[in-house]
Amino acid sequence: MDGKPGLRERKKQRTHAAISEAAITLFLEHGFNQVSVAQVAEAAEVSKRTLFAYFPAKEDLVAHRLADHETELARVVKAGPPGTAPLTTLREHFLQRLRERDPITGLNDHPQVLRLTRMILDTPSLVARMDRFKTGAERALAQALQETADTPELTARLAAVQIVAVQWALAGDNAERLTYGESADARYAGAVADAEHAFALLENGLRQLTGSDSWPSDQPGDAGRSSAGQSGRSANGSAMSRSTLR
Amino acid sequence: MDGKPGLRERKKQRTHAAISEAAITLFLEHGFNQVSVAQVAEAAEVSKRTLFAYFPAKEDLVAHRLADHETELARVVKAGPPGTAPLTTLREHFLQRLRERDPITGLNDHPQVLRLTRMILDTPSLVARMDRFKTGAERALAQALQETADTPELTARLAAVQIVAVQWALAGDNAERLTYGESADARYAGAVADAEHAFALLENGLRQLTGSDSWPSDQPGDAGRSSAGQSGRSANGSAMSRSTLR
DNA sequence: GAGTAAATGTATACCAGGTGCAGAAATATC
DNA sequence: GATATTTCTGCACCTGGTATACATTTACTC
Repeated sequence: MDGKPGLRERKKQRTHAAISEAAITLFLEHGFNQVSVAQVAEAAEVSKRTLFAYFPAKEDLVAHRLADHETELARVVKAGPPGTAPLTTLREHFLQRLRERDPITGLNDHPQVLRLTRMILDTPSLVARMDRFKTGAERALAQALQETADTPELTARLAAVQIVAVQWALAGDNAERLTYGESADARYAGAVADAEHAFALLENGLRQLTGSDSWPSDQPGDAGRSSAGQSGRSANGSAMSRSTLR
Repeated sequence: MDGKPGLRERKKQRTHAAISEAAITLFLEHGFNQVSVAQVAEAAEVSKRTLFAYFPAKEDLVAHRLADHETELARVVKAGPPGTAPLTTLREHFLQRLRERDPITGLNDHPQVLRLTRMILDTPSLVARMDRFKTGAERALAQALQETADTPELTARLAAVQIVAVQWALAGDNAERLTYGESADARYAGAVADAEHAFALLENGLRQLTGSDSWPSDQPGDAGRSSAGQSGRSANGSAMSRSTLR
């Protein structure tokens, strides 16, 4: 099978790509709300009706590029080495993405990427679209956790929403800092430290959040990590040693 | 001051209420997407333009009723007894809301409430509006945590997104079960058990989510809570003793 | 209590996103 | 090459939301 995609299929792919590119180009140049779908259609040399046949809504002209990420965490968990805690797999994966400067982590400062990120974060309807991705990611991850680590259903759901929420928070924080001028490389160490702190929080819980007394960082199995870099811009140097590798 | 609201103010309030009631009535009867704002305006005997002066978007005709909940968690934390862990305050608050069958917990089965809940959950644009509330709640709670427990900024943000996400998951789960016919009273015990399980997870972390071996529930300071009711509908009887009261 | 300024409401026209429909054009199949 | 099936197009249309210009009401002042 799949000997040839067929002419029809290839044309569809080309049309899809043409519309998407025209859209992104126009959006980056004039802003999402300043460009109408009619303009996009015209630029892509397609009718408005055809555009909506390829993209169900205007937001999808942007969002379809991130569609893969909806099931990414679930796939990572499923593909992870058995016997390893899913959280460990997920943390390693996130750190890997930071290293790669994957835009999904908010740690990519290529001008194009940065502009696109800003546009999404500044456009309410696009943020709403992202939230739908989040919901989808939660569902998929919950199912993956249930299958691979046979976690009870509710526990899997609760874990999934926490994990997804935390990773988006980390990415949002990185993106915010980059838009304030920090370079990805300068931010990297801090991003790693923050990520490790966040995953440690996920693993060990919010017990630390007691009323007045500061946190007792001596968990059995936690290598006494001191408060990882969160205050301000100063990247606190090299990433500290992995601790909760299980 | 505030001796009298003034005629103008009173009239505004009455108009606001009239529009809102007309909207809810029509929406419940015919569905959100089946009713146009023009119809709502007509039913409320107001011009379309005036309607939009009171409610910036169609979704707000429904969402404004839940606006208070956006800052609820933050207020609870700020008003909580000092010296108590915020998580404890929040858990007690949530359990209290369950007892009261507050619709926000998904545990209210009055037909009107149930229909409204269903309508919201079944209407994508309304779900999106709820997500904006979630984001607002996260921001407010993060700030509250930062102030009251002087938690570092990042930690507060991470904790906030986890807490909000978990509470919405619990509420969603309850609402889902009620729409499958379960009564609020029948669901109550299970809802409490699930909530306690969820808050225990927040406090103690997802360490339990290891690869293969089941969870070691003997934390120092955790009174060895066994797996709280999550599997299916069976409410596992009475709520167990509070453990992590700090 | 009349007169005036400020707020509020209305009517109308308009724009943009999105859909239904009928027919034209292109592709696949024989 | 003829035909059946997709796909594309143009057009009309609906709805949410806004701009403008004008009418009405309320509040304030003398």
